[in-house]
Amino acid sequence: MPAESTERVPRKRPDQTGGPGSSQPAEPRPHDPTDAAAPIPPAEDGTERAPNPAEPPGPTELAPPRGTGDILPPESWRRQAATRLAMDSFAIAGYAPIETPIFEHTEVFERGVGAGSEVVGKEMYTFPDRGGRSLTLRPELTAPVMRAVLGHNLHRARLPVKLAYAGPMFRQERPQKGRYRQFSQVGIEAIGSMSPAIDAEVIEVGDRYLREAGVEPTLLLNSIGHLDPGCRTGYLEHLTEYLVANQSSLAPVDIERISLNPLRTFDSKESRTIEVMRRAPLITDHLCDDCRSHFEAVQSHLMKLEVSYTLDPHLVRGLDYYTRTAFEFTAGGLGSQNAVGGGGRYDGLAESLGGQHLPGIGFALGLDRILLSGFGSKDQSGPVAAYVVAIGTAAVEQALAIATRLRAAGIGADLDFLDRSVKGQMKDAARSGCRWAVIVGDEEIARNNVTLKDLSTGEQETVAFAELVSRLEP
RNA sequence: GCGGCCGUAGCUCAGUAGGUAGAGCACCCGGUUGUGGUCCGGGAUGUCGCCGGUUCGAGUCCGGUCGGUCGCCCCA
Repeated sequence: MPAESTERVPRKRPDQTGGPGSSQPAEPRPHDPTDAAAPIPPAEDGTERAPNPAEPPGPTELAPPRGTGDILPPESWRRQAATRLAMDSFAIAGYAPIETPIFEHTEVFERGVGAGSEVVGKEMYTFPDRGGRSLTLRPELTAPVMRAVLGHNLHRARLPVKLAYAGPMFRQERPQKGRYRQFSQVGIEAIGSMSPAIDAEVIEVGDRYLREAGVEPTLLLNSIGHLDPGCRTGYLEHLTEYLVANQSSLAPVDIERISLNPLRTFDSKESRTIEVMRRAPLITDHLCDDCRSHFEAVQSHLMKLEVSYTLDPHLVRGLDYYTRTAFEFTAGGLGSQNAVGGGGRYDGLAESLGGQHLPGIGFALGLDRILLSGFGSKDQSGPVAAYVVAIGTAAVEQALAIATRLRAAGIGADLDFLDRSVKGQMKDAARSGCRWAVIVGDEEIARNNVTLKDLSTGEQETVAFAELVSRLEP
């Protein structure tokens, strides 16, 4: 639970190779593109130039790109456990795993997520492929999942289509605590039902997983209606009128939002705006009858499920496709971010993607944030159980075979590969985190047994080789 | 995209008024020719992120650059 240990590994850049300080300028550097044979042409306009002669890009750059990181052990065990726990607890509610491509046609996001959103507007990793098509590294997964459902006619088979996913997403923002350019999400989507009961199920599944994971989430809930003059569309007019009338009291950034996306003024952190928004008309007071009763039904289901929530009429979400139910899970330990995840209903998404009307609801949780927010695991994956210590030529020749036999019986085993002394092997065994040292030498081989040492207590016993597996079984 | 702070050994960090680098932990060897984690003795380690400037001399001052980190915007 020490949140500190969840950090991705800081990237250092060991740029030793061929620095100008290098006393042998002619020293061969096999893959160095800046090698003498191909001098860098000078820039035409002296402005932006030769990055840094001391740090040529390429093989000498051992640091991953900004905002990405290598997940090393032991942190990698925690992540894997968190992901496994998520997929298991989604599966138990009937959500089957789905995998979609890491990149999609850019239109999937432009049309699905919405061109007006921040995500599509300025955070996407978009690039042309060799055929000139515009592709984008996925910034979220709801739109791709809907694309896949429509593309494979999954909704023709059984409704609702219940799917779960886990994997990396990409957004080009300035990294900070809990926010990376490549980050991981786990989530579910329930497609094809308008029932408020499924809204409650989805929310409960997310809430339960977070609690099982050791995160203590706060659930914020709201309904943002649907696009209809009698509902959100009409409300937006009221809101805009109100904002315009109070324009002089708003912060400059928020004045711009009036025309772009008036709902977002509720997200403002400017104290003057917050004061104004306190008296602003609320979406929940302007819902149409259908949306209102849907919202009430969702709440009554949640109460029956004993999922506690806080109504937040100011909660709006960043992606354009949301309708009706909107929710967010927040938690501590996340620095300046406090959202571990969020989701909502998206009844218009399928049509935006060119399909038929197909309602849906889902959520995405930030795995990195779950880890930061105190993910604790009972999962014992990690070091293997036994380390084979070999003494003498005969044993050394057999060590790998002995470890292999243990493994075949389901017992994790490791051994020395550096010709270490007995002492060195014992040390390595301790360092590996194994509980048992299985010591084999000439004496043991002669008597067909092994010396088994419990590294946690230091106690030692002799065990017949035939009994070893059953002795080590948990 | 914008702003603050930071960049010295594998790790955490110290470095005094500019005078050619240090601690703890980790690591290696030995005390124990078949036994780790304790103890004792010994040992190795850095082009002080990079480029350039000031200076007789720069880890230390100045500029640039790259990177990290935290925050803003926004979001997971």
